[in-house]
Amino acid sequence: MGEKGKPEPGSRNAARRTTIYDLAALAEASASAVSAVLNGTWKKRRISERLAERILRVAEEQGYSVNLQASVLRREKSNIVGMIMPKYDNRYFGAIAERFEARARAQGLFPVITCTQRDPELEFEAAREMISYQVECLIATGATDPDRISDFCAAAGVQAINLDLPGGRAPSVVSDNFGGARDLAHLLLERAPHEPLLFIGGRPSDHNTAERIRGFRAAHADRGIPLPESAILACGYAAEKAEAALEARAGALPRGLFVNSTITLEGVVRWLRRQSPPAPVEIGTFDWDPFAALLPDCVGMVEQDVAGMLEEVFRLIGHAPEAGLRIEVPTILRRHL
Amino acid sequence: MGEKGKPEPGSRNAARRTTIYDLAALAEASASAVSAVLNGTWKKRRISERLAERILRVAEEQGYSVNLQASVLRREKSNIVGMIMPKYDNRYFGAIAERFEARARAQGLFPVITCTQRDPELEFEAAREMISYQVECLIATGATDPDRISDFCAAAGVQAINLDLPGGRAPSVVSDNFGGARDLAHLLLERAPHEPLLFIGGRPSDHNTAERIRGFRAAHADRGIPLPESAILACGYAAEKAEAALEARAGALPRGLFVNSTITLEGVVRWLRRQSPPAPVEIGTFDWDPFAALLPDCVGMVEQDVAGMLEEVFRLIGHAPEAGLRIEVPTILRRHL
DNA sequence: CAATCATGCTACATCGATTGAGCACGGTTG
DNA sequence: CAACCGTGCTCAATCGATGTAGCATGATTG
Repeated sequence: MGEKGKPEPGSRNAARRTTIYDLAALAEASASAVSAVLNGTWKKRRISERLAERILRVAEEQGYSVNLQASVLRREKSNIVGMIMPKYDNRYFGAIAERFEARARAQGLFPVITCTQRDPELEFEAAREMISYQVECLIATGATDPDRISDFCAAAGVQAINLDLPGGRAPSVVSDNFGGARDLAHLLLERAPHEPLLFIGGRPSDHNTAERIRGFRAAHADRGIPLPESAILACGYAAEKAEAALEARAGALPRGLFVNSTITLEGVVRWLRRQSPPAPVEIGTFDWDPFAALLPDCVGMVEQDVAGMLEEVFRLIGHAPEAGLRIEVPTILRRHL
Repeated sequence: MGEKGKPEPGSRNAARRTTIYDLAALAEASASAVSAVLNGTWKKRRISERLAERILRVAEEQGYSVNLQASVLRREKSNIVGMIMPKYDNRYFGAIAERFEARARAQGLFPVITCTQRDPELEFEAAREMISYQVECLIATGATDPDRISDFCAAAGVQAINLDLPGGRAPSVVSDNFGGARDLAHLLLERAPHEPLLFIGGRPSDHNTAERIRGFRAAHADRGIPLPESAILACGYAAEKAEAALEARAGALPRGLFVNSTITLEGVVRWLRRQSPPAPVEIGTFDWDPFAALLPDCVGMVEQDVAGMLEEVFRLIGHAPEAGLRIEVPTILRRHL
């Protein structure tokens, strides 16, 4: 009766988990019947209501749960969607992770996220591992080298999507960095007209920073305010780098500061705290954080539309759009006071 | 030659991934040899250097990566460690997630985290799913019902560990909430002696809140300061609840505020911003956040020792300690200014 | 020279779930 | 009564990797 020489069911060998063969023996049915009942295909497979109930009862009693490794191996469909993410240490990435999981679950997919510390090697290893787990689709968020991951996925026949940072070899969903930055710069310029702002943080080689600088310039151009080269301090994202850059800067600080990320903002505020007399500034930051929003000088933040971006990502999953596709999602300007 | 009637290797059927059988055909070797070479057991299995190199070259060329479903199924060992986490939206949980992943990888385990939105049903479903993926060990962080998860794991023969919030049915690693709260209360009392503080946030039924209240009381007792019942406003964690509780409170605000979480702090600061004239307060908060630390009134925060806690968790993995074990890890008091 | 041993490799059963093929049985139909 | 159909179920192959058992071959020993 399909016992296959395994230890007697019920012997409760702590090392071995209950399988459909154990349930089959207990319910006096075949493993096929058990499988069909437990995965919901039993009506189609013409199993009687009576047997189905018996099997379900036994499964319940034994606290059975499928071995998904076996199931996935056989079905050749994992329903796993993977995401690679640089860090979990800010609200933006945290929100992406939460939303991604919720959205995946809502359509019956199993989300797996892993964080790669902005380390290109770890990023690649993580991608390889996800592919080994047979993910249906791999989403690379803020990857340092998205194209390498896209190519690797392509070779394995796995769909890849870039989020936040675009790439050329897979479809990308990104914020409208240009528009968001222009709006934020306008907000600051409204409050201190005629004087150019200071842009601080990020790397000019980075796509997102480049787009934000473009938006920053556009806002000044819209208002006919000439922008000296010294108004752009793309000194890296790290808080310490921002502090050092401000320390090294010559001349008076302009009233309006455009800060390129919340992590940069940490350095900016720490530096400002040390000045006496305090510099009268108004700060706008790209990205949103609830506590940063409560800082007295902080007059506005750009919140990225995480829900909207993930909606686009999930629209793409399973639909193999062309690699060059780039979807830009508008950002949300939050004014304080 | 072991082709098993599969489609010709090299036919590049996009739908089918390369397997060891394909590699075996290409390298003119057996699937066993390929497997042994790729998983590193080839020396023990007396495969020649020459064949090993040939196989590795072919594998490289084909961009092969193992099917871990098949591998795990056969080995009956997944090397997956699972973690269930309520949210990703604050620094504490973010740090736990990052550290957990780094620590797991460091010892060759594959970390899988899933966030369950403090929803008991989702928590349980997530645990079931992790067990279906054959995790070696499941860590429940801040679970609403840790014992239910522990029992379920026990039935499946999977090790369970509680983190942050203790349970009775599995070993638990938690912060020393009592000690941390007492130290933070002392810090506030040093600065405004003789007057009792106000405790705000959390639920008294919650283990961590109860311990922190105990520490809060102890600090007052240490200094012989009598504590009225009204000094404890355990109104829930949410920011809105804190705002409402402060609004409803009668009498002048004491100088020292003991805030039970960063999310509660958000509400407290928003309420304070609305008062005029501004209330002269000094705030200490349990949990740490870099921007909250920059708020002008914030004189101290308790940082939980995430690295230390995870060190303890990983010490327990694979060592099946008694279910009642509770490990308390000291917290770190951060004074500002 | 026969017996023994080391070396280098392969055949095949196995992990647990899934699923196409097909068996047995009772009821209809022409 | 034979041919046919529907119902309820089981058999056995399969997914890809692993590892035990074992087969050749050539070298070494008594």
